[in-house]
Amino acid sequence: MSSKKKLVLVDGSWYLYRAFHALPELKNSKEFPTGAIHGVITMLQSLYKEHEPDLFGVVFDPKGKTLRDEWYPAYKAKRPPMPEDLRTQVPSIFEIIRALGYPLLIVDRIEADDVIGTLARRAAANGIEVVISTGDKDMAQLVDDHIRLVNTMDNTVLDVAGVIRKFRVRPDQIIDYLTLIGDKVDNIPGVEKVGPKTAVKWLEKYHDLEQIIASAGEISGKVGENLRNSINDLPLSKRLVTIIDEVDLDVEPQDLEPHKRDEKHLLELFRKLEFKTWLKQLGDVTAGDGLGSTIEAKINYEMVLDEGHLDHWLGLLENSDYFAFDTEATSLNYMEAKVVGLSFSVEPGNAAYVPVAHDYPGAPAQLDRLMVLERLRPLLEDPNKAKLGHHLKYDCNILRNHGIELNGIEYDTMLESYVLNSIASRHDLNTLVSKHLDRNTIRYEDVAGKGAKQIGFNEVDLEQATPYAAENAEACLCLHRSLMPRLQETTTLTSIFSKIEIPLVPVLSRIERRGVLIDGEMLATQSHELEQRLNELEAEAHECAGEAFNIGSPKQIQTILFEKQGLPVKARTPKGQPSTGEAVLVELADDYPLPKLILEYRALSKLKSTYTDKLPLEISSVTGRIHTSYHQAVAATGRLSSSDPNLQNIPIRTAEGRRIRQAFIAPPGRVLIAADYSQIELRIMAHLSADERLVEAFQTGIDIHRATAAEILGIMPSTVTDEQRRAAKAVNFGLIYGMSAFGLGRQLGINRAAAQDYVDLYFARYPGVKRFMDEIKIRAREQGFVETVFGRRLYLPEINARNAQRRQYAERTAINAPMQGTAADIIKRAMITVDAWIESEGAPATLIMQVHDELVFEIDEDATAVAEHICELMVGAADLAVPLVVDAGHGANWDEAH
DNA sequence: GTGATTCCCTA
DNA sequence: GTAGGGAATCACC
Repeated sequence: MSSKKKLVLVDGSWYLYRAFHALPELKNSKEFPTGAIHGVITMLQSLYKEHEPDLFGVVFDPKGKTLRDEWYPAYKAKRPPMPEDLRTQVPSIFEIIRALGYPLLIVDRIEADDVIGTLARRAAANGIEVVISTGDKDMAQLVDDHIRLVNTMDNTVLDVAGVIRKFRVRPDQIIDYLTLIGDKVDNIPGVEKVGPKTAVKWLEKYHDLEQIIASAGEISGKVGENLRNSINDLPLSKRLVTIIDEVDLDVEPQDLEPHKRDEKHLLELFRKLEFKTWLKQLGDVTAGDGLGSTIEAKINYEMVLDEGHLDHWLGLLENSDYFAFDTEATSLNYMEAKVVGLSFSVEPGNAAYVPVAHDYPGAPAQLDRLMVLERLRPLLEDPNKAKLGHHLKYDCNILRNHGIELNGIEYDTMLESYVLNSIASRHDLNTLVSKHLDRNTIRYEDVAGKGAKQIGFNEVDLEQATPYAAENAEACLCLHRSLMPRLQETTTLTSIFSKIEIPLVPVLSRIERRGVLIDGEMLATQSHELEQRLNELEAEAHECAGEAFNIGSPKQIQTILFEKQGLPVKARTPKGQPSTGEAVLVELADDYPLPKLILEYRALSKLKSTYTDKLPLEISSVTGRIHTSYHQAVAATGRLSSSDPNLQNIPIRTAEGRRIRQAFIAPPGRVLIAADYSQIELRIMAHLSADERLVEAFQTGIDIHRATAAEILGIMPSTVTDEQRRAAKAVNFGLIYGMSAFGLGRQLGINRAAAQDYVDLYFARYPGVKRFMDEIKIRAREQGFVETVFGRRLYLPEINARNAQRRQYAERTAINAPMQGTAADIIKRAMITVDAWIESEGAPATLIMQVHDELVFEIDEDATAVAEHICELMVGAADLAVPLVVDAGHGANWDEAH
């Protein structure tokens, strides 16, 4: 541990705008906006907690003119004034920061950047470690061995190496770099047509601005001319972008010691603003459910080792409206794991852990597992006894290994978090507790270690296991009490949660545990055949290249193709290397032999490594079948995802690939049914846009791509050629993905203008679709999120981003998410209904897979009539302005069922 | 071992 | 142009 003092400086003005634009708008009951206050304070507190600095300063820009305005009247003249809804929040933010005891700095006529620069340099000179929290790239010029930047939004850290990685220039070159590029928004001129790429190129060659100017004569082309024309402006630009690190301040870094928070003042402020959670944390009894004093004060985690103690807790569980519980088990593999212990909580601060199978040497005697589970069985299986947990699908699966069917799954904090905010990067308990409850929990790694040294929970010492496990149940309970009220503020979100996500949990559990039957022998044979073909291809490729190389390494392929053989570079990777991707190789394959060999090698080796080699290894020794995991809180749009193995990306497009599907088989006496929604996303587009022609096309039931081709070309559907239909299909897909003429052109292999013509024609014929796309973008901008037909939300923090690329990406998501998300809602509803029907009727069918718009069932071979009813239930899963259509087929294997 | 990069499989 | 998972390679710890 270094004994160096640490100073954290916060770019408060950046926080302000970031919180205002990136976070959903909040208002208290008096319609006073509070989103930015909440956001800024949250960000500050988590920053403070993470760094625990010795010195801390929060710096804001002053009101009114600054030094730079005096030098250059046009400076920042294009910046719009601060939005009214943000301006009104600023005084409260200042007040809370002061009450929290954080030193607040606003210096007349001096911008925050300059205050930060000055303090940072002085601190660094005094041997203090400096961290600046900002997202402003201009600050990169301050970075040195003692000063680094952190961006709290994405948690990136920029030290010297980080700056070089991100900008491709050293921190001491950043000023010159910014000078050359200029800044349109702030009216800093720069050199016309010079962006990051050119600036980096020049700085690499000439090292600094002075030498670039000195060599301006030798730079050719339009940019050279622009440079020569700008030479007179550059000194001013440079002065404007340079952070002044020696302004007069009446404060020194050493003065920035945080002081004690003024809890009385905070209480007052939080009451006024109605920040209930924070009030509770301050121990305010008027805030809510009478929690009273702080939680930390009376935490009680009990280890249950005798039957009397267990009886006591069973009584508590029986007498509660609902209880939180958590299962500790031997493994993450839900088919193999056995229960090691269970923990319970019915009120904050109190929890118990009942160990039943800790078996390390010297472990205390524990209650018998079978006995404990039998005592719990009536409670766990009772559908009317409400249960709360975190990721209960796992607990449900584990308990099933002991013959217990978990019923009454009512609340799940992982799903509560997911429905509230599907774009949060993680929904694990530790992350959520520290995010929402301002407390930290023991992590699994803390008690069981990590990596190769990790031990099973059965080997964890009870003295460590008890607080960990008990806390899991107790923290889950507290989290639920914080999240559920927020969910209940919005009826559509409550409905997504309790009508879709929660009922889906037992359905997914059944699908996972049932598994899929795979013909391992068939895959082994295919692996063997692929192996031989791959060896041949590799030998041919080496011969063709004239040397041996690793055909699996894109880097080596790049060297051989573009350096040794001098083939033309068609595209580059985001990092600037010549791409060896499929599209490039396809193009080159017409004229050269090697790319063609590599393409075939890649296609076959993908099949082998990902599928024919891997899938047989996933066959469970317990059931002889494959058991995937479906993740319910991963995809931002509401879709499921699948892993270990992923059964949602099994090949279908090529004949070779389809052979893998032939190994997905039905057991003797049964067949597979594949039922998929036809064009579900386009149908949803028709519903959402209410476009007359699109709705009519689906109502008459004609081939939609043919209809689109006929519409945009103004011809009869019967005269549409295959090529015209293919183009129309690409347009329809583009539509779903938030279409740009650029992307469409690339897909169709035509130029951008021609692609734009298609787009224009399309929108002329389907004006409702155009209107929908424009309106959804506006709504996204206004409310910060988009919704599915059923009200599932997807937040788009970057919909108002300054950076055009990020903003446009958010706009495409705004268009795509309602369609993709509604489709996800619909198939989830169908899964719940179909499962309920099968379970209640005892129908001879089992749901075994979901692939986004397709459900796969195993059914008795003499019962194909149930397939019809299944399709009816799927069709009835939503009532849209256009009919839903389900295509179903059956066969001995998955390939045949299509 | 871990993480970034590149490529490729699905809807 | 949307949403995912995963393999292989390679640089780094």
